[in-house]
Amino acid sequence: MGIAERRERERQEAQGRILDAARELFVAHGYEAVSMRQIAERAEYSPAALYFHFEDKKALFRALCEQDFRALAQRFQGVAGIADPLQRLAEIGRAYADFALRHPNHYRLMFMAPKPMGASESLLERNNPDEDAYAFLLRAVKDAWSAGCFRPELNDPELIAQTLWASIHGVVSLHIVKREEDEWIDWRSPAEAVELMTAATLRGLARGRR
Amino acid sequence: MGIAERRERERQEAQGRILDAARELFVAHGYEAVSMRQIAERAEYSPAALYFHFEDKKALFRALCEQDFRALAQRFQGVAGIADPLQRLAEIGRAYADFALRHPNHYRLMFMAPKPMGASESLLERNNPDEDAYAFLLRAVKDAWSAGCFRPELNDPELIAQTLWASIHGVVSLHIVKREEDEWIDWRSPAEAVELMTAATLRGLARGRR
DNA sequence: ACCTAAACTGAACGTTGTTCAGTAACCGGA
DNA sequence: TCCGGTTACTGAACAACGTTCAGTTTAGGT
Repeated sequence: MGIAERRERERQEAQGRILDAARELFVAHGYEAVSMRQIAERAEYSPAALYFHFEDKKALFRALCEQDFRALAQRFQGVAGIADPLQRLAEIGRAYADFALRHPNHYRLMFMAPKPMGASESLLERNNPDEDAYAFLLRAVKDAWSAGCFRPELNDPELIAQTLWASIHGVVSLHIVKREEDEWIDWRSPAEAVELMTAATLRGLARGRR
Repeated sequence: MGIAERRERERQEAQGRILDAARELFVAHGYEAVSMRQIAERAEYSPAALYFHFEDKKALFRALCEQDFRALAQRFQGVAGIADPLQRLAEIGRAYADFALRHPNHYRLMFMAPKPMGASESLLERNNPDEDAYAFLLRAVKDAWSAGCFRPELNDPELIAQTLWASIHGVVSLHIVKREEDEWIDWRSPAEAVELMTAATLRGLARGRR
Protein backbone atom coordinates (compact mmCIF):
# COMPACT_ATOMS: atom_id res chain seq x y z
CA MET A 1 0.00 0.00 0.00
CA GLY A 2 2.34 2.73 -1.24
CA ILE A 3 -0.39 5.20 -1.90
CA ALA A 4 -0.13 7.00 1.42
CA GLU A 5 3.57 7.39 0.81
CA ARG A 6 2.94 8.78 -2.66
CA ARG A 7 0.44 11.30 -1.29
CA GLU A 8 2.89 12.36 1.37
CA ARG A 9 5.59 12.68 -1.30
CA GLU A 10 3.36 14.85 -3.48
CA ARG A 11 2.52 16.97 -0.49
CA GLN A 12 6.17 17.59 0.23
CA GLU A 13 6.85 18.29 -3.44
CA ALA A 14 4.18 20.97 -3.42
CA GLN A 15 5.58 22.46 -0.23
CA GLY A 16 9.02 22.31 -1.81
CA ARG A 17 7.88 24.29 -4.83
CA ILE A 18 6.42 26.95 -2.56
CA LEU A 19 9.50 27.05 -0.35
CA ASP A 20 11.81 27.36 -3.33
CA ALA A 21 9.81 30.22 -4.79
CA ALA A 22 9.67 31.96 -1.43
CA ARG A 23 13.39 31.50 -0.83
CA GLU A 24 14.39 33.07 -4.13
CA LEU A 25 12.16 36.07 -3.59
CA PHE A 26 12.99 36.58 0.08
CA VAL A 27 16.72 36.32 -0.54
CA ALA A 28 16.49 38.75 -3.43
CA HIS A 29 14.21 41.36 -1.88
CA GLY A 30 13.78 40.73 1.84
CA TYR A 31 10.82 39.73 3.94
CA GLU A 32 8.65 42.80 3.82
CA ALA A 33 9.07 43.46 0.11
CA VAL A 34 7.80 40.06 -0.98
CA SER A 35 4.07 39.36 -1.11
CA MET A 36 2.26 36.07 -0.81
CA ARG A 37 0.79 36.71 -4.24
CA GLN A 38 4.25 36.98 -5.78
CA ILE A 39 5.32 33.75 -4.13
CA ALA A 40 2.16 32.04 -5.32
CA GLU A 41 2.61 33.21 -8.89
CA ARG A 42 6.22 32.03 -9.02
CA ALA A 43 5.24 28.68 -7.53
CA GLU A 44 2.34 28.43 -10.00
CA TYR A 45 -0.37 28.27 -7.38
CA SER A 46 -3.23 30.50 -6.38
CA PRO A 47 -2.49 32.73 -3.39
CA ALA A 48 -4.94 30.78 -1.26
CA ALA A 49 -3.11 27.52 -1.90
CA LEU A 50 -0.15 28.73 0.18
CA TYR A 51 -2.45 28.84 3.17
CA PHE A 52 -3.29 25.21 2.76
CA HIS A 53 0.39 24.28 3.19
CA PHE A 54 1.51 26.98 5.61
CA GLU A 55 -0.40 28.73 8.33
CA ASP A 56 0.62 32.21 7.22
CA LYS A 57 3.50 34.25 5.85
CA LYS A 58 5.45 34.04 9.09
CA ALA A 59 5.20 30.26 9.19
CA LEU A 60 6.46 30.03 5.64
CA PHE A 61 9.35 32.28 6.55
CA ARG A 62 10.07 30.21 9.64
CA ALA A 63 10.31 27.04 7.59
CA LEU A 64 12.96 28.71 5.44
CA CYS A 65 14.85 29.88 8.50
CA GLU A 66 15.08 26.36 9.82
CA GLN A 67 16.75 25.28 6.61
CA ASP A 68 19.17 28.17 6.99
CA PHE A 69 20.02 27.36 10.58
CA ARG A 70 20.73 23.81 9.51
CA ALA A 71 22.95 25.07 6.69
CA LEU A 72 24.92 27.22 9.11
CA ALA A 73 25.41 24.34 11.51
CA GLN A 74 26.59 22.21 8.62
CA ARG A 75 29.00 24.94 7.58
CA PHE A 76 30.52 24.71 11.03
CA GLN A 77 31.28 21.03 10.54
CA GLY A 78 34.10 22.11 8.25
CA VAL A 79 36.08 23.51 11.16
CA ALA A 80 35.10 20.89 13.73
CA GLY A 81 38.38 19.05 13.30
CA ILE A 82 40.73 21.83 14.36
CA ALA A 83 42.52 20.68 17.49
CA ASP A 84 43.67 23.97 19.03
CA PRO A 85 40.57 25.39 20.75
CA LEU A 86 41.47 29.04 20.24
CA GLN A 87 42.27 28.55 16.60
CA ARG A 88 39.00 26.67 16.22
CA LEU A 89 37.14 29.61 17.74
CA ALA A 90 38.81 31.97 15.30
CA GLU A 91 37.78 29.77 12.38
CA ILE A 92 34.22 29.55 13.68
CA GLY A 93 34.09 33.32 13.61
CA ARG A 94 35.41 33.44 10.07
CA ALA A 95 32.96 30.77 8.87
CA TYR A 96 30.08 32.58 10.54
CA ALA A 97 31.01 35.91 9.00
CA ASP A 98 31.51 34.30 5.62
CA PHE A 99 28.05 32.76 5.80
CA ALA A 100 26.48 36.05 6.84
CA LEU A 101 28.15 38.13 4.16
CA ARG A 102 27.54 35.60 1.43
CA HIS A 103 23.83 35.39 2.26
CA PRO A 104 23.02 38.78 3.75
CA ASN A 105 19.28 38.47 3.22
CA HIS A 106 19.22 35.04 4.80
CA TYR A 107 21.19 36.45 7.66
CA ARG A 108 18.84 39.35 8.01
CA LEU A 109 15.93 36.95 8.30
CA MET A 110 17.75 34.76 10.79
CA PHE A 111 19.30 37.23 13.20
CA MET A 112 18.10 40.72 12.43
CA ALA A 113 14.41 40.16 11.76
CA PRO A 114 12.13 42.11 14.09
CA LYS A 115 9.49 39.59 14.94
CA PRO A 116 8.34 36.72 12.89
CA MET A 117 10.49 34.11 14.57
CA GLY A 118 8.07 34.45 17.46
CA ALA A 119 6.43 31.41 19.00
CA SER A 120 8.79 29.16 17.13
CA GLU A 121 8.58 25.48 17.75
CA SER A 122 11.56 24.47 15.75
CA LEU A 123 12.18 20.85 15.03
CA LEU A 124 15.91 21.34 15.16
CA GLU A 125 17.64 19.39 17.87
CA ARG A 126 18.84 21.83 20.45
CA ASN A 127 22.12 21.30 22.19
CA ASN A 128 23.17 18.98 19.42
CA PRO A 129 26.31 20.60 17.97
CA ASP A 130 25.63 18.98 14.61
CA GLU A 131 22.37 20.85 14.16
CA ASP A 132 22.54 23.74 16.59
CA ALA A 133 25.19 26.30 15.66
CA TYR A 134 25.13 27.92 19.07
CA ALA A 135 25.73 24.57 20.76
CA PHE A 136 28.69 24.09 18.45
CA LEU A 137 30.18 27.41 19.47
CA LEU A 138 29.48 26.73 23.11
CA ARG A 139 31.28 23.42 22.97
CA ALA A 140 34.33 25.04 21.38
CA VAL A 141 34.34 27.65 24.14
CA LYS A 142 34.03 24.98 26.80
CA ASP A 143 36.88 23.04 25.25
CA ALA A 144 39.05 26.14 25.34
CA TRP A 145 37.94 26.88 28.87
CA SER A 146 38.72 23.37 30.08
CA ALA A 147 42.12 23.63 28.44
CA GLY A 148 42.76 26.74 30.49
CA CYS A 149 42.98 29.04 27.50
CA PHE A 150 41.02 31.86 29.13
CA ARG A 151 41.97 34.33 31.81
CA PRO A 152 41.40 32.93 35.27
CA GLU A 153 38.64 35.35 36.28
CA LEU A 154 36.47 34.21 33.36
CA ASN A 155 34.41 31.37 34.72
CA ASP A 156 31.23 31.50 32.63
CA PRO A 157 31.62 29.76 29.25
CA GLU A 158 28.10 30.73 28.25
CA LEU A 159 28.89 34.41 28.71
CA ILE A 160 32.12 34.00 26.77
CA ALA A 161 30.32 32.26 23.91
CA GLN A 162 27.65 34.94 23.75
CA THR A 163 30.27 37.66 23.76
CA LEU A 164 32.20 36.06 20.93
CA TRP A 165 29.02 35.58 18.96
CA ALA A 166 27.99 39.19 19.54
CA SER A 167 31.36 40.46 18.38
CA ILE A 168 31.09 38.89 14.93
CA HIS A 169 27.39 39.57 14.72
CA GLY A 170 28.14 43.22 15.36
CA VAL A 171 30.53 43.43 12.45
CA VAL A 172 28.40 41.63 9.91
CA SER A 173 25.03 43.06 10.90
CA LEU A 174 26.37 46.59 10.86
CA HIS A 175 27.83 46.00 7.43
CA ILE A 176 24.63 44.46 6.13
CA VAL A 177 22.56 47.41 7.28
CA LYS A 178 24.95 50.20 6.38
CA ARG A 179 26.48 48.68 3.27
CA GLU A 180 23.98 50.43 1.05
CA GLU A 181 24.39 54.13 0.50
CA ASP A 182 26.09 55.38 3.59
CA GLU A 183 28.92 57.61 2.48
CA TRP A 184 28.54 59.19 5.87
CA ILE A 185 31.21 56.82 7.16
CA ASP A 186 34.31 55.58 5.40
CA TRP A 187 33.67 51.88 5.97
CA ARG A 188 36.51 49.43 6.13
CA SER A 189 35.99 46.09 4.42
CA PRO A 190 34.08 43.53 6.49
CA ALA A 191 36.92 41.05 6.07
CA GLU A 192 39.36 43.44 7.74
CA ALA A 193 36.88 44.18 10.49
CA VAL A 194 36.26 40.48 11.17
CA GLU A 195 39.97 39.78 11.38
CA LEU A 196 40.64 42.61 13.79
CA MET A 197 37.58 41.70 15.84
CA THR A 198 38.53 38.05 16.31
CA ALA A 199 42.13 38.96 17.04
CA ALA A 200 41.10 41.57 19.60
CA THR A 201 38.46 39.58 21.45
CA LEU A 202 40.41 36.35 21.57
CA ARG A 203 43.55 38.15 22.73
CA GLY A 204 41.49 40.07 25.26
CA LEU A 205 39.92 36.94 26.67
CA ALA A 206 42.91 34.62 26.49
CA ARG A 207 45.23 34.04 29.43
CA GLY A 208 48.95 34.50 29.41
CA ARG A 209 51.42 36.95 27.99
CA ARG A 210 50.68 37.88 24.44
CA MET B 1 5.90 91.98 9.79
CA GLY B 2 5.72 88.98 12.14
CA ILE B 3 3.14 87.14 10.13
CA ALA B 4 5.61 85.04 8.15
CA GLU B 5 7.21 84.04 11.43
CA ARG B 6 3.86 83.12 12.90
CA ARG B 7 3.04 80.97 9.85
CA GLU B 8 6.37 79.25 10.11
CA ARG B 9 5.80 78.68 13.82
CA GLU B 10 2.37 77.15 13.18
CA ARG B 11 3.87 74.96 10.50
CA GLN B 12 6.43 73.64 12.90
CA GLU B 13 3.82 73.13 15.59
CA ALA B 14 1.78 71.01 13.22
CA GLN B 15 4.84 69.02 12.23
CA GLY B 16 5.66 68.66 15.90
CA ARG B 17 2.25 67.19 16.67
CA ILE B 18 2.69 64.68 13.89
CA LEU B 19 6.22 63.82 14.95
CA ASP B 20 5.18 63.35 18.57
CA ALA B 21 2.34 61.03 17.62
CA ALA B 22 4.59 59.07 15.30
CA ARG B 23 7.34 58.81 17.89
CA GLU B 24 5.04 57.36 20.55
CA LEU B 25 3.61 54.79 18.19
CA PHE B 26 6.90 53.82 16.54
CA VAL B 27 8.66 53.45 19.86
CA ALA B 28 5.82 51.37 21.23
CA HIS B 29 5.20 49.08 18.27
CA GLY B 30 7.98 49.46 15.70
CA TYR B 31 8.06 50.82 12.18
CA GLU B 32 6.12 48.20 10.28
CA ALA B 33 3.33 47.80 12.82
CA VAL B 34 2.34 51.47 12.78
CA SER B 35 0.17 52.84 10.00
CA MET B 36 -0.07 56.36 8.70
CA ARG B 37 -3.75 56.31 9.59
CA GLN B 38 -2.96 55.54 13.23
CA ILE B 39 -0.44 58.36 13.37
CA ALA B 40 -2.92 60.72 11.76
CA GLU B 41 -5.67 59.83 14.19
CA ARG B 42 -3.43 60.33 17.21
CA ALA B 43 -2.23 63.66 15.84
CA GLU B 44 -5.85 64.66 15.10
CA TYR B 45 -5.33 65.08 11.37
CA SER B 46 -6.65 63.36 8.32
CA PRO B 47 -4.28 60.76 6.87
CA ALA B 48 -3.68 62.90 3.83
CA ALA B 49 -2.51 65.82 5.95
CA LEU B 50 0.66 63.91 6.88
CA TYR B 51 1.64 63.94 3.24
CA PHE B 52 1.49 67.69 3.17
CA HIS B 53 4.15 67.90 5.89
CA PHE B 54 6.23 64.81 5.02
CA GLU B 55 6.91 63.23 1.69
CA ASP B 56 6.02 59.71 2.84
CA LYS B 57 6.23 57.32 5.76
CA LYS B 58 9.97 56.88 5.35
CA ALA B 59 10.60 60.61 5.44
CA LEU B 60 8.59 60.93 8.62
CA PHE B 61 10.62 58.13 10.12
CA ARG B 62 13.84 59.75 8.99
CA ALA B 63 12.94 62.98 10.71
CA LEU B 64 12.53 61.07 13.96
CA CYS B 65 15.84 59.31 13.45
CA GLU B 66 17.64 62.60 13.14
CA GLN B 67 16.30 63.65 16.51
CA ASP B 68 17.54 60.36 17.91
CA PHE B 69 21.00 60.70 16.44
CA ARG B 70 21.23 64.12 17.97
CA ALA B 71 20.12 62.73 21.32
CA LEU B 72 22.79 60.06 21.17
CA ALA B 73 25.48 62.58 20.33
CA GLN B 74 24.31 64.70 23.22
CA ARG B 75 24.45 61.69 25.50
CA PHE B 76 28.09 61.32 24.59
CA GLN B 77 28.84 64.82 25.80
CA GLY B 78 28.53 63.47 29.32
CA VAL B 79 31.72 61.46 28.96
CA ALA B 80 33.63 63.97 26.84
CA GLY B 81 35.59 65.21 29.82
CA ILE B 82 37.31 61.97 30.76
CA ALA B 83 41.02 62.47 30.33
CA ASP B 84 42.33 58.91 29.99
CA PRO B 85 41.56 57.93 26.38
CA LEU B 86 41.03 54.24 27.07
CA GLN B 87 38.75 54.90 29.99
CA ARG B 88 36.86 57.38 27.85
CA LEU B 89 36.39 54.71 25.20
CA ALA B 90 35.03 52.31 27.79
CA GLU B 91 32.55 54.91 28.98
CA ILE B 92 31.50 55.67 25.42
CA GLY B 93 30.65 52.01 25.02
CA ARG B 94 28.66 51.97 28.22
CA ALA B 95 26.75 55.13 27.28
CA TYR B 96 26.00 53.74 23.85
CA ALA B 97 24.73 50.44 25.24
CA ASP B 98 22.68 52.24 27.85
CA PHE B 99 21.05 54.37 25.17
CA ALA B 100 20.33 51.34 23.01
CA LEU B 101 18.83 49.23 25.80
CA ARG B 102 16.81 52.07 27.21
CA HIS B 103 15.28 52.89 23.82
CA PRO B 104 15.34 49.57 21.97
CA ASN B 105 12.76 50.61 19.41
CA HIS B 106 14.59 53.84 18.67
CA TYR B 107 17.74 51.83 18.34
CA ARG B 108 16.07 49.40 16.02
CA LEU B 109 15.00 52.26 13.79
CA MET B 110 18.44 53.85 13.86
CA PHE B 111 20.78 50.92 13.37
CA MET B 112 18.84 47.77 12.59
CA ALA B 113 16.23 49.05 10.17
CA PRO B 114 16.37 47.38 6.77
CA LYS B 115 15.99 50.31 4.44
CA PRO B 116 14.18 53.49 5.06
CA MET B 117 17.29 55.50 5.94
CA GLY B 118 18.05 55.36 2.22
CA ALA B 119 18.81 58.50 0.26
CA SER B 120 19.18 60.43 3.45
CA GLU B 121 20.24 63.99 3.25
CA SER B 122 20.57 64.61 6.90
CA LEU B 123 21.04 68.10 8.14
CA LEU B 124 23.26 66.93 10.95
CA GLU B 125 26.77 68.26 10.80
CA ARG B 126 29.07 65.43 9.90
CA ASN B 127 32.46 65.21 11.47
CA ASN B 128 31.34 67.53 14.18
CA PRO B 129 31.77 65.50 17.40
CA ASP B 130 29.04 67.52 19.08
CA GLU B 131 26.39 66.32 16.63
CA ASP B 132 27.88 63.24 15.01
CA ALA B 133 28.26 60.34 17.44
CA TYR B 134 30.60 58.46 15.14
CA ALA B 135 32.89 61.47 14.86
CA PHE B 136 32.93 61.61 18.64
CA LEU B 137 33.99 57.99 18.88
CA LEU B 138 36.55 58.45 16.14
CA ARG B 139 38.12 61.38 17.94
CA ALA B 140 38.41 59.37 21.14
CA VAL B 141 40.08 56.57 19.21
CA LYS B 142 42.47 59.00 17.57
CA ASP B 143 43.31 60.49 20.94
CA ALA B 144 44.12 57.05 22.30
CA TRP B 145 46.08 56.22 19.17
CA SER B 146 48.11 59.41 19.36
CA ALA B 147 48.83 58.67 22.99
CA GLY B 148 50.25 55.31 21.94
CA CYS B 149 47.60 53.28 23.77
CA PHE B 150 47.18 50.74 20.98
CA ARG B 151 49.39 47.92 19.85
CA PRO B 152 52.02 49.09 17.39
CA GLU B 153 50.71 47.13 14.39
CA LEU B 154 47.35 48.93 14.60
CA ASN B 155 47.71 51.96 12.40
CA ASP B 156 44.15 52.59 11.21
CA PRO B 157 42.07 54.52 13.75
CA GLU B 158 39.01 54.33 11.53
CA LEU B 159 39.16 50.53 11.54
CA ILE B 160 39.65 50.51 15.30
CA ALA B 161 36.66 52.79 15.81
CA GLN B 162 34.44 50.69 13.58
CA THR B 163 35.51 47.54 15.39
CA LEU B 164 34.74 49.00 18.80
CA TRP B 165 31.39 50.24 17.56
CA ALA B 166 30.58 46.85 16.08
CA SER B 167 31.44 45.07 19.31
CA ILE B 168 28.88 46.99 21.37
CA HIS B 169 26.38 47.03 18.54
CA GLY B 170 26.65 43.25 18.41
CA VAL B 171 25.77 42.86 22.07
CA VAL B 172 22.84 45.25 22.12
CA SER B 173 21.34 44.38 18.75
CA LEU B 174 21.45 40.68 19.50
CA HIS B 175 19.75 41.30 22.81
CA ILE B 176 17.12 43.52 21.25
CA VAL B 177 16.25 40.91 18.65
CA LYS B 178 16.45 37.83 20.83
CA ARG B 179 15.19 39.32 24.07
CA GLU B 180 11.65 38.28 23.30
CA GLU B 181 10.77 34.63 23.64
CA ASP B 182 13.98 32.81 22.96
CA GLU B 183 14.36 30.22 25.66
CA TRP B 184 16.52 28.42 23.13
CA ILE B 185 19.56 30.11 24.63
CA ASP B 186 20.26 30.92 28.26
CA TRP B 187 21.02 34.59 27.73
CA ARG B 188 23.28 36.46 30.09
CA SER B 189 22.26 39.97 31.02
CA PRO B 190 23.22 42.66 28.49
CA ALA B 191 25.06 44.59 31.19
CA GLU B 192 27.36 41.64 31.86
CA ALA B 193 27.90 41.14 28.15
CA VAL B 194 28.73 44.80 27.58
CA GLU B 195 31.24 44.79 30.41
CA LEU B 196 32.99 41.68 29.18
CA MET B 197 32.95 42.96 25.63
CA THR B 198 34.54 46.30 26.39
CA ALA B 199 37.10 44.69 28.68
CA ALA B 200 38.00 42.09 26.06
CA THR B 201 38.24 44.36 23.02
CA LEU B 202 40.10 47.16 24.77
CA ARG B 203 42.54 44.71 26.33
CA GLY B 204 42.94 42.98 23.00
CA LEU B 205 43.69 46.22 21.20
CA ALA B 206 45.78 47.94 23.85
CA ARG B 207 49.53 47.83 23.88
CA GLY B 208 51.69 46.64 26.69
CA ARG B 209 51.52 43.95 29.34
CA ARG B 210 48.14 43.68 30.87
C1' DA C 1 -22.11 3.88 -7.29
C1' DC C 2 -21.75 6.70 -3.31
C1' DC C 3 -19.11 9.26 0.19
C1' DT C 4 -15.39 11.48 2.48
C1' DA C 5 -11.30 13.81 2.59
C1' DA C 6 -7.37 16.32 0.33
C1' DA C 7 -5.83 19.82 -2.74
C1' DC C 8 -6.88 23.68 -4.71
C1' DT C 9 -9.44 28.07 -6.82
C1' DG C 10 -12.11 32.74 -7.27
C1' DA C 11 -13.86 36.12 -5.06
C1' DA C 12 -14.15 38.73 -1.32
C1' DC C 13 -12.91 41.45 3.31
C1' DG C 14 -10.46 44.69 5.80
C1' DT C 15 -6.22 47.35 5.97
C1' DT C 16 -2.20 49.33 4.07
C1' DG C 17 0.61 53.57 1.72
C1' DT C 18 -0.36 57.09 -1.29
C1' DT C 19 -2.73 60.42 -4.60
C1' DC C 20 -5.89 63.85 -6.11
C1' DA C 21 -9.66 66.97 -6.72
C1' DG C 22 -11.76 70.04 -3.99
C1' DT C 23 -12.38 73.51 -0.06
C1' DA C 24 -11.87 76.69 3.65
C1' DA C 25 -8.91 80.22 5.58
C1' DC C 26 -5.82 83.73 5.25
C1' DC C 27 -2.84 87.61 3.35
C1' DG C 28 -1.04 91.25 -0.20
C1' DG C 29 -2.17 94.22 -3.78
C1' DA C 30 -5.92 96.87 -6.43
C1' DT D 1 -13.50 96.17 -0.06
C1' DC D 2 -13.11 92.80 -3.14
C1' DC D 3 -9.91 89.84 -5.72
C1' DG D 4 -6.43 86.29 -6.58
C1' DG D 5 -3.29 83.15 -4.92
C1' DT D 6 -0.83 80.58 -1.72
C1' DT D 7 -1.24 77.51 2.52
C1' DA D 8 -3.21 73.95 5.09
C1' DC D 9 -6.18 70.57 5.03
C1' DT D 10 -10.18 66.93 3.92
C1' DG D 11 -12.94 62.90 1.66
C1' DA D 12 -12.84 59.73 -1.46
C1' DA D 13 -10.55 56.85 -4.16
C1' DC D 14 -6.67 53.51 -5.99
C1' DA D 15 -3.88 49.52 -6.15
C1' DA D 16 -1.71 46.10 -3.41
C1' DC D 17 -1.41 43.66 0.83
C1' DG D 18 -2.39 39.28 4.13
C1' DT D 19 -5.95 36.37 4.91
C1' DT D 20 -10.52 33.80 4.77
C1' DC D 21 -14.20 31.22 2.97
C1' DA D 22 -17.55 29.00 0.14
C1' DG D 23 -17.08 26.15 -3.49
C1' DT D 24 -15.02 22.84 -7.02
C1' DT D 25 -12.25 19.16 -8.59
C1' DT D 26 -9.90 14.85 -7.89
C1' DA D 27 -8.88 10.46 -5.86
C1' DG D 28 -9.47 6.37 -2.64
C1' DG D 29 -12.01 3.56 0.44
C1' DT D 30 -16.31 1.01 1.01
